[in-house]
Amino acid sequence: MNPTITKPQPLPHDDALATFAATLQEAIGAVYPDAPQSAIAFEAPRNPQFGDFATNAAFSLTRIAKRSPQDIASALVAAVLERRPELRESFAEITPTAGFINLRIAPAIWQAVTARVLSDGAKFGEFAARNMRISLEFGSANPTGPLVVVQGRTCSLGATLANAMRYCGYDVFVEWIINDAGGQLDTLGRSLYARYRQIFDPAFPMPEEGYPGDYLPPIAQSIADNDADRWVNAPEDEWLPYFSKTGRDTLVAEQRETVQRFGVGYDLWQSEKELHDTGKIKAGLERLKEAGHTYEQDDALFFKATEFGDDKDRVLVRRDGRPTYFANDVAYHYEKLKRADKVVDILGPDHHGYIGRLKGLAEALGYSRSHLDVMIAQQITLVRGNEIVSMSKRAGHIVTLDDIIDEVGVDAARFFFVMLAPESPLTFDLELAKEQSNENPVYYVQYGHARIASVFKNADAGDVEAARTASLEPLTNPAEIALARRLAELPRVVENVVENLAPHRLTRYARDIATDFHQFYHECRVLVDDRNLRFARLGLCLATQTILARTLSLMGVSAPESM
RNA sequence: GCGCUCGUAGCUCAGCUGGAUAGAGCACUACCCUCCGAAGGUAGGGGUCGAAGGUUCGAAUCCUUUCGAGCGCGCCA
Repeated sequence: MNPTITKPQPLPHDDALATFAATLQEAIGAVYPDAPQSAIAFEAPRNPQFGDFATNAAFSLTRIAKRSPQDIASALVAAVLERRPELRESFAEITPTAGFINLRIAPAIWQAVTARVLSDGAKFGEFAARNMRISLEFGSANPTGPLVVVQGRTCSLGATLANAMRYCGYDVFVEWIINDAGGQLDTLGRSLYARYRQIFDPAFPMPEEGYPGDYLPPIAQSIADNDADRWVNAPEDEWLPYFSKTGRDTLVAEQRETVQRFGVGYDLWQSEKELHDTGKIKAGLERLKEAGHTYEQDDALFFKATEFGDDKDRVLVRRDGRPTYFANDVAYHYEKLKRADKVVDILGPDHHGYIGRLKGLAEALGYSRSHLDVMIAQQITLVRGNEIVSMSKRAGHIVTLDDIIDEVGVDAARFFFVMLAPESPLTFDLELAKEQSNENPVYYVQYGHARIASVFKNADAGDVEAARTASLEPLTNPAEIALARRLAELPRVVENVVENLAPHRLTRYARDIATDFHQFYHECRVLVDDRNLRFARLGLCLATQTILARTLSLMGVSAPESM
């Protein structure tokens, strides 16, 4: 994703930083008139002793100022405070250290952010609509079998990303492409037909390269239940279309069920065959032809992919007139590029070599390369403890996404599949995923949420209600401030997830919230006698619960009241 | 051979587009429940960020080279 200029609703600490940045700009202009104007950037220091935010503005002035960064930083801090002494109210510390200017936000500001969480609820931090349409495609599979583990990962990543994009104000359109246009539909039809014939004659052979999985016999059986033996003696040109279509329709329906069960929603299930039937494939090819990016050779139509960085030209239409898989992609991406400001594909590990070709394609179709982003989800190794779970398709014992959900549940599966950076290969430990212990990160996070709910059960109902609007001024303990500060990060974290196509950062954030909460819980008793303090802490708990639940909901993971 | 991705603690991995003493979980060691859920918290040991150069105030991060691992390179989909 390209960084975009839209900002979330500014929060109190954003305002404080903006004021500081503006004042710092003025100070730089006054002290070093020759300095080039450049934006003041803040980052969170790794080490909390340096404060909440730091800017390295002094470093870029060393050349002009001909002084050490530390001297420059000191001079700038003095100048800033002279211009706007009231900044001391927003910042507990403004300290030049080793050339950095370190800032610590005042507790009152964090209290104000927490109050905002309480008033905004689940909508906290959401960006205003930015009138930008994103087409997001993921999961897409051949309609020739059940969804498998890799779709679990692409769907988890994709759905999380879609949620994050919506949070950031994008108009997201989620699509699935059904690969029902190629020769695999014939194979499916023949395999299903063989299963059907086997009902009447167990010795009937499966076709070479057929699909051996145990998901076809039930479909064959239902055909036999409806039609009895009417297809046994039918000619191939009658039974093949019927068995292909029936298999395809049934399997797509099952895939949709699985995806829905997994908590992933789609706006469009696009049939590739339909793109053919409605002339879209042709339109895409025409576009490339008109732009002069094709040529004919050996009676086949080629795309000049080498002109766009690919290592060889690619066939679009075969000698026999049938379009290739890539031609379908040309058409479909042309469609998507036309109707979206941004197109993002999440593909499986076997599509590595494809990414450059697709970007080149976008360019050839008259769009910029950055109009299209491709995210590759690396492969998954299924493991049960120390034992590798075989997923050999050839041997017929495939592990389906439904199997995984049955075994570990939706929450653990969704969390584990997004936990790692997409480009990192994932080892999915089924035993760990269903283990209800401290080794399991899902439970650690959910436990935090349940623990808060438990505090509320022990509190007077009236207190919890009153806490929604109570003064948060009593929150001054470092653990309380650290937690409040963490809650304030949500908008930035989600924005970062979208801009870097990095959904896994959400899981880390969820763990960070849980950690900060557990520390707070250990440090500060919530239900104390002091009424004001009790209300304030209940308010902090409410805010934490809100942010934790929201973060989990972005990932499609539930936030249980008890467990 | 060409291309993509990855090499960070014993293991599994983060590292926010170049920042300060490289982090987390697990495992290991030692602690913490008369009190809101111990599915929790605290402390400790453990690293030449695969290697070598380069860019600059500053590199795990960017560039080049190199070693190692995985994957992809059909008129299959």
